[in-house]
Amino acid sequence: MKKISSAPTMKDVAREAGVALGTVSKVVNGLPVGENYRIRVEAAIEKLNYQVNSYAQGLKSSRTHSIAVLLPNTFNPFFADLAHQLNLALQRRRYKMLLCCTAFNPTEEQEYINMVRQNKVDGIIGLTYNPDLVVEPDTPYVTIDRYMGPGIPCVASDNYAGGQMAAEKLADLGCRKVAFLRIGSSLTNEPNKRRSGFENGCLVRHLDYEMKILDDGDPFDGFVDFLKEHFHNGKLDFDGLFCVTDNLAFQIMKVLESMGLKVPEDVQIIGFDGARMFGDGSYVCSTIVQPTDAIAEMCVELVLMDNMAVRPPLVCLPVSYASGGTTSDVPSPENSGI
Amino acid sequence: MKKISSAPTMKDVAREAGVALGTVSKVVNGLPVGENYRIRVEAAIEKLNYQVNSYAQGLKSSRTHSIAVLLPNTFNPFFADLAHQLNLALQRRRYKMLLCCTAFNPTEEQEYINMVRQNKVDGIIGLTYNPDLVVEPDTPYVTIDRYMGPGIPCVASDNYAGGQMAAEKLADLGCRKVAFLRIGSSLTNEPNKRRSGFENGCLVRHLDYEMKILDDGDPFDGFVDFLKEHFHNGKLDFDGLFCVTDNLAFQIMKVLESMGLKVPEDVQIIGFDGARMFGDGSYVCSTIVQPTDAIAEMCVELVLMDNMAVRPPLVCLPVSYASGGTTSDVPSPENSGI
DNA sequence: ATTGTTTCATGAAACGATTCATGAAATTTC
DNA sequence: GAAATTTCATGAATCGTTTCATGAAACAAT
Repeated sequence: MKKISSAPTMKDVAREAGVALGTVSKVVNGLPVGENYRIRVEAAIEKLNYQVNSYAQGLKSSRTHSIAVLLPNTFNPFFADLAHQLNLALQRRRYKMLLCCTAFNPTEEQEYINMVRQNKVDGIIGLTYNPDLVVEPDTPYVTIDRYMGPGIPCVASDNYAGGQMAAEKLADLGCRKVAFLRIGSSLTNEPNKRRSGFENGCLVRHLDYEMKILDDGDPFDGFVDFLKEHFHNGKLDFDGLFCVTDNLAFQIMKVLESMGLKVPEDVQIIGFDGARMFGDGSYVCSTIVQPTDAIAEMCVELVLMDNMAVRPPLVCLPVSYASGGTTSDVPSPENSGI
Repeated sequence: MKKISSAPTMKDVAREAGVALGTVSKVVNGLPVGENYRIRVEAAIEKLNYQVNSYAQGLKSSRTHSIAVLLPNTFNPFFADLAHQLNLALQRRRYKMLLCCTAFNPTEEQEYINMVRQNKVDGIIGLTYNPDLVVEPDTPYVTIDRYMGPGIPCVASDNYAGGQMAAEKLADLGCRKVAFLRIGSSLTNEPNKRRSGFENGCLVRHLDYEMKILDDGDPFDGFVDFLKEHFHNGKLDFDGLFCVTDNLAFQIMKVLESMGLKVPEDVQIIGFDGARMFGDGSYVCSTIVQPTDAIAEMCVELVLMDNMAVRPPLVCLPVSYASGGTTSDVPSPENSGI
């Protein structure tokens, strides 16, 4: 690859403006400088089209103005949404985002974490699955959905409230016997609270409920079998299902369809995440919507916080309910697809 | 934010190994060095857990080992897929990816392009919409889907072949009268060839066809009106539709559904992109699949190419057909959603 | 044994920013 | 008006690499 033609340096600007090097540095960094000096320097910067060299800056200050974001992938609409919102929040603060897709791979996760120690980024925001990630305490690290111990803030939706909300919505929709379906990491993480919240909601609303819980890696057929066991004479024992993610809800809907059941006529389904197809504002299924914008904003706020001692250990942000096919009230992102 | 505790430097390694600074540099960079020297240096590196400082490296060499990727968003499954594949391709070469979401915004696009001149990245891979982006010729820049002139390679699917393939598939499926629906940027870009390819396919297979072409920003209702005009006595004039993207196909399917038409019984629909919901391997609709893995690989190959003079101006990669709901033969990405 | 050639470790200089001790100029004080 | 104080531009030193001119050591040729 070609080396980019040599750009003007601060020294060039200083010569052009007839001031000292340090003065240019101050102007560039917005530090107080005599008015007439500032004007001359700014003119010179303009004239030479000067841009700071971020390597040199980083070498001296150990700051890159960039944050690494660790996500499993960008396929899952929830992750895609997070990536987008984090990008926006970082951009607002003139930070760059390094997106790292870990594919749920613990080794990759650890490698990226180590990056921060090579001073390659100023901090990390990670949605990770490695149960024993090694993170230096008091490193600028913020997790999403996984509480890793004091000193490492965790930002999550209010998963418990979300679970409860799902139960209450099902009750509102007239359900009498419902089921909770879950598949995913067996790790202790915040989303696990969806179950407890749901159970509590069922108790409060006197809903009869069952659980079917699979672990990551278990064959999906576990759910199919479960549903078939509860399927008699063309009717399902349940009139409502709460799936732990929209992804699962989406797959379960396909199964139900293949069994000749109609959603939502025969059975209500509520997922979790707020996944929107093509980001066009219409939800894939009825869902508990995670506030990805607020999550992103909070993560960025925390990762850039100066006084790391005062960072809260766990932040839970409020969720909301949206029914399938409806459009969110947030303006949909620009969405030309070609 | 806290400054990371000072890490060992090359000088420390040199002292520890009892060799000169330059020798350490050579070992680190894999340049030829006496065997006994190499061993001592490697031992010292191991012992001190030395990591090169990438700022210092960048300052001297003007290389960051990072590439900026410009995409409108990560919502659209096609863009999400590209992001993922580019990340993989870059990772293989130990490059980092800076993902920049431009939201189709010309100003943002230009700003990111300017970044390369600040030496913030070693190159750019951009899927952009700004018709008059200013790119220094012979800058390590590679576009996706938009040919910007000689010296700036463009990587795209074989959109013409894809269009033709869509027509042929519709013919194979027994269609007699079809329509092409398009919305998107009015820019001259590679995807525009989908139309010509489709027309050609229709001619070859003696298919009767019509076109409905909207511009970006035009109200979507244009399509609804078009379909209604061609809807009489519960029947549509067309038995097949080719939509320029899966996104559009998805929306059109909703409209058809609301008109009481069934897909694919009453009307066949083929989209373009190969969008998969949740990346679970099953296609959202029948579609012409873009080879995102090959596109990503080619983009990375080209952007990192040493001799920029020999880069091809336009690379078209083969597409394939997949019918809706089917699963791709490529192993689906790991997909725990929680 | 002497000279010529090759090999290769050495370490100073450079990259371009930040920082800070220095002292000139401006301002205040008595 | 002189002395004390404050203000603030200056530019050398520094960060941790890469690069390259230098010359010592090893080897070859005569």
